[in-house]
Amino acid sequence: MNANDLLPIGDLARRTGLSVSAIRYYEGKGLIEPHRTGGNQRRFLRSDIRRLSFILIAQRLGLTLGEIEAQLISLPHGRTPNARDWSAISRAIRDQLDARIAELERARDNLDGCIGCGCLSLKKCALYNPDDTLAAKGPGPRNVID
Amino acid sequence: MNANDLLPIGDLARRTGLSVSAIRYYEGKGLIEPHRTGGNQRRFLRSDIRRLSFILIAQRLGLTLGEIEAQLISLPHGRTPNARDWSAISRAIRDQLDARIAELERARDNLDGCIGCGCLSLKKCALYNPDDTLAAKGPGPRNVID
DNA sequence: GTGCAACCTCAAGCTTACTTGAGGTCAAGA
DNA sequence: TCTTGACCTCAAGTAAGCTTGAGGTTGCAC
Repeated sequence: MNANDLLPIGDLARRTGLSVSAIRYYEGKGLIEPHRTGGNQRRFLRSDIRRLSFILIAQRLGLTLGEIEAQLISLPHGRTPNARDWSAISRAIRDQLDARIAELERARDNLDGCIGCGCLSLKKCALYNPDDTLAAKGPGPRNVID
Repeated sequence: MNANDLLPIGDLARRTGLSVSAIRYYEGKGLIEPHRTGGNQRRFLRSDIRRLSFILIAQRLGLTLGEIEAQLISLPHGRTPNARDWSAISRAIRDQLDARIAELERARDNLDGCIGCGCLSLKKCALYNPDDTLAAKGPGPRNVID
């Protein structure tokens, strides 16, 4: 718990498997805020390892860095986050995951009636004209989506 | 079925809701191959409307243009694709969708035991060190993923 | 006290999926 | 024939999520 617990960026990179440049990039995005030495080098808390791990996991689940940042601001600012704090974030992400799974299942269930029948009717197709938010995710032509 | 059935790019754009520039971009990617007039203008077959519709739908389902192209090469080259051709592609995509849903469900089921418990152990975490291919999708730091 | 690995910043490059703009041509109606 | 809208190409811009490189500084070990 003393000052020796502060880690330089290379150590943090080795502990998390991230590249040094990725960690610096995350700092630029406001996802993590290291201290600085007198010589301007970054020094991280041990709890930042967990913070970066969370970022990695959330990315695997399909969240963008912006969405992850939105989750991270719910962490306490004065003290080191504990298990209960992380658990609350976990629940929020689980809800997002559930929603995305439900969207994909709806899409799958529409697939056979849409492409499968060969009609591909643009006016009627449930996939092509969905009333849910599937289109908001990922790429695709902007003129059509917006 | 005569030559008058050939459509200029603007008509195709209006029929599909795509922008003209997006259609040209797809041509550059090899997803669609229009004829040309003597004056170098693109002329599309009516069946290309369906082809573009397929591209739009597959994008909504989360496929990249590269993956979509891989599906499209299974269409016949000599004749106009029929309902049976599209149906076969539909099945292939449905399989991919099923796989992605299963991945997300696995991730969700691991979530509480991973972030939820607050341990976020990098060595043991099922989310962080998955043996499936979840990591292959989407962004994330390349050094970790590759 | 010096050497060298590790750190620093800033700018530019990469990928995907497009859009936008400049500068120019085509084609169909009046 | 002339005009005008639709078309053409090519280059550059955009956003996200990083990496790479140049050129320079820090800090720990010997």
